[in-house]
Amino acid sequence: MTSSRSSRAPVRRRDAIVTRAGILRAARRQFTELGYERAGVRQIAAEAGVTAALISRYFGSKEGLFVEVLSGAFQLAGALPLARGEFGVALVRYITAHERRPPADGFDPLLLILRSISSPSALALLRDRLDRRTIQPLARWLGGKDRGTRAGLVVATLMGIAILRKVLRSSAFPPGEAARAMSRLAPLLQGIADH
Amino acid sequence: MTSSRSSRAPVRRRDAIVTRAGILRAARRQFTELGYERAGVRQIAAEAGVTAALISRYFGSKEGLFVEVLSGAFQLAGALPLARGEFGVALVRYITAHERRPPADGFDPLLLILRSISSPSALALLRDRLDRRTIQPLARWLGGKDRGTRAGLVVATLMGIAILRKVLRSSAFPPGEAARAMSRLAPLLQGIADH
DNA sequence: CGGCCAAGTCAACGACTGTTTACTTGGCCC
DNA sequence: GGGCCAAGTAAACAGTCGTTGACTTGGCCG
Repeated sequence: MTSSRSSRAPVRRRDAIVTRAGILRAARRQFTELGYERAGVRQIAAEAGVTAALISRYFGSKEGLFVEVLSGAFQLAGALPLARGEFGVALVRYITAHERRPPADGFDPLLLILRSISSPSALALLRDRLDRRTIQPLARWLGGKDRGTRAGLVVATLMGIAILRKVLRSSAFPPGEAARAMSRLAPLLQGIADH
Repeated sequence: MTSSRSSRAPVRRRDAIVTRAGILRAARRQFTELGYERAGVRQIAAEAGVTAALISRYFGSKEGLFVEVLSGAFQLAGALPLARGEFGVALVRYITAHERRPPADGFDPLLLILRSISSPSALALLRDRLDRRTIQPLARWLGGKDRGTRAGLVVATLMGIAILRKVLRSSAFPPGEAARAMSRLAPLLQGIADH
């Protein structure tokens, strides 16, 4: 409290940095829940407690806001296991952990992708991010023959599972019996990783 | 030519049945290419050479048109191989064959699903169709333990591959090297099917 | 305390959406 | 060949969308 402007918290009601962060947080949540197209700038701004005009001011456009949301995602590679032999179980454990206690801010890059692929402008951004930040690092980590193809197969499998379970909510994966699907998924992923 | 109205083709310019079929054909193509939301009734009608009002008249609503499009899809089970031991290679062969010569009318149920899952009204229809017409028949065909889960895994894998290859066009699956991905996909699917 | 600039709001724009109503026109039957 | 009903069109409705300009207001500095 050496250089604070006052001994009591200022509680500035007009703080561009705080407001910007609030918009970003609302955007992450709504892009995840609704996808790029259905998430409207007015709804996002309302959730952040401001007006839609501020989005254009701070992020240039809705697409600019989307880019900024994407920039803080796709660090799947950071959650990789250390031991290559435990790739499958580690990945499944990561999924179930994220499922038991979903991220508090409602942000989920995988769902965001799946619900935004119908938008052409979002598509190019998503492809670039996913390739560069997830698939290529994963391919390097996997190593071996056809590493790129195998990394793609891993990501494809995870996406397919997410579509059927979380988006479509197919009856093939009842929420109560996630363990059964996961116990079959783990060796599948391990088999792809092993070569 | 016993009961034809004339020896020469009548070329009726106003034929409700033909017009309806034309709308349906345009809708199949555009729902596949753009997804449920981005395919507009005006564009669909224009491609069929009519006005958007006819869609409301013939199909009740845009959603009614979508239902009708869905009713003629999802017969994957009909393309299943006879021998269970050739499940993987047969499925991969089916995929590559469809890829080499795509259906002339531009209709592809898998792409239609992937590009329509962001729409809530389309979602319920898609889940029902996919579960009843594809996953459940496949589970019955597979048989054995956890047949439902395994059928779901097969469909999930196919969807994930389709997303990365056809929708996102990820660099992990370059179009020229489809054979490499397919040769890895076949044993993967076979492994799920075998139990 | 007064001024001033950033922070934020308000209202409107033009384009697009699916749907409905009133209207015109084409083709078959008598 | 004339009438009549179905087939199809045109136009408008009530929304929503992202974006922009002019306007107001809050909070810090001198």
